[in-house]
Amino acid sequence: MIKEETDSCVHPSDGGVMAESDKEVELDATKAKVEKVREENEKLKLLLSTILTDYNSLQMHVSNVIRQQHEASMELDGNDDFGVDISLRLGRSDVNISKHVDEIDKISLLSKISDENKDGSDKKRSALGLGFRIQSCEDPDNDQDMKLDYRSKDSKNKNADNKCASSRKDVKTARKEDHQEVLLEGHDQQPGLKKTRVCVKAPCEDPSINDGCQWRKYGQKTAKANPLPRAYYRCSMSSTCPVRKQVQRCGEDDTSAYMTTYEGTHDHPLPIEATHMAAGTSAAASLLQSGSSSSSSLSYFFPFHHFSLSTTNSHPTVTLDLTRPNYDPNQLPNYPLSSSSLSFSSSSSDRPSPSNSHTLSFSGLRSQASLSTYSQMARLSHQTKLSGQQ
DNA sequence: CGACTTTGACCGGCGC
DNA sequence: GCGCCGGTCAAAGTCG
Repeated sequence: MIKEETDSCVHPSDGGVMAESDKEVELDATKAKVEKVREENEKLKLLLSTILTDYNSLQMHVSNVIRQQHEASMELDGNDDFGVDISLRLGRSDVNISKHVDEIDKISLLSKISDENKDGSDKKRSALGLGFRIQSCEDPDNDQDMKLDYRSKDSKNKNADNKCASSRKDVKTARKEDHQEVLLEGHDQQPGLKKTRVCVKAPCEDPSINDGCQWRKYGQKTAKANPLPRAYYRCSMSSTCPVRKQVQRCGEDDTSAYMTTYEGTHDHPLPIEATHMAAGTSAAASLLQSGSSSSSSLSYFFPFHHFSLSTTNSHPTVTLDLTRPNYDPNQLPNYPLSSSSLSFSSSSSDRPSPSNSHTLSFSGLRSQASLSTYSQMARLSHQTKLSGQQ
């Protein structure tokens, strides 16, 4: 756009007759325009950052509402089909831009409401993690107690580890007991079932999608069922965090999808860019815990993607397939949500991913946004650009 | 030098 | 009881 304007100012036929002062004036004008565009870009960045914050606040709120609805329905008649009302309102498999903008407006309104209880919401946000922590988030005091309780147990086990450091077997036993205590502590864990797992299948070139957390690799194995190696990571944001994830390539070529399996609950505050995935996976885990066959509430957290619920090998598992966008491309003709529009990078080293034709101008947010949030921001940004051109 | 990755060994669960 | 297999550990190596 600016380039065209600049080109239009050049008059080769003049043969360099144009006065030097005129050129300087036009150069200054162009610089001013560039500066103006830059300022607008900054404003857009700020706006998107605010929307992202509001969006995450709403997710916390919705998660709590879903759970409270479920508890209420269980108390009333034991009906297990929870969250139907909410998911009918919030779940979307077909995307319409105008509806989406309306939704964002609602999000802003609701986030203002949630800001009125900011003390509580901050605690809720900081306590959210993968798995079932959301179950304990309703009462901040309880949550606080549980966290303290967990840490005290952990420190006890650390002492036990120190005492028994001479025996590796004893250390392992102590860790196993700790694991079992955590399972028992989670009263919602069904007997006979292992921890809920959340699988995310994502198309990317790097096995570590930027999910907002820091991970440390502690092992790699080649499973018999799949000749491709499976890598094991644990959360390194807290030395006591029990969350682990497995990453395995789905295809032979390097550019194929990766399957990431999350297991466990973070025992520390998460960065804001990690809360969206955490909220979605928490909702998924809650669905599995409830035994509900309705997965429509998940479409709120992952509105553009396929997901499925299953129980394999005693592990209740939610599989989110980011390789299969769940939307009607005809409704979004100018901004396809393909893998090329998503940003993936190593969470440990934050290596930049290769740029592509769909790269947006707010790179600072781009590198931090979680998958679905990013795709929604992309839509908003595109619409903003379109309206700006008109 | 600390943080992280690699990799062979080890352990426990599970099926036969 | 035995062997297979997935998951974890920890020493050694690598990197910034």
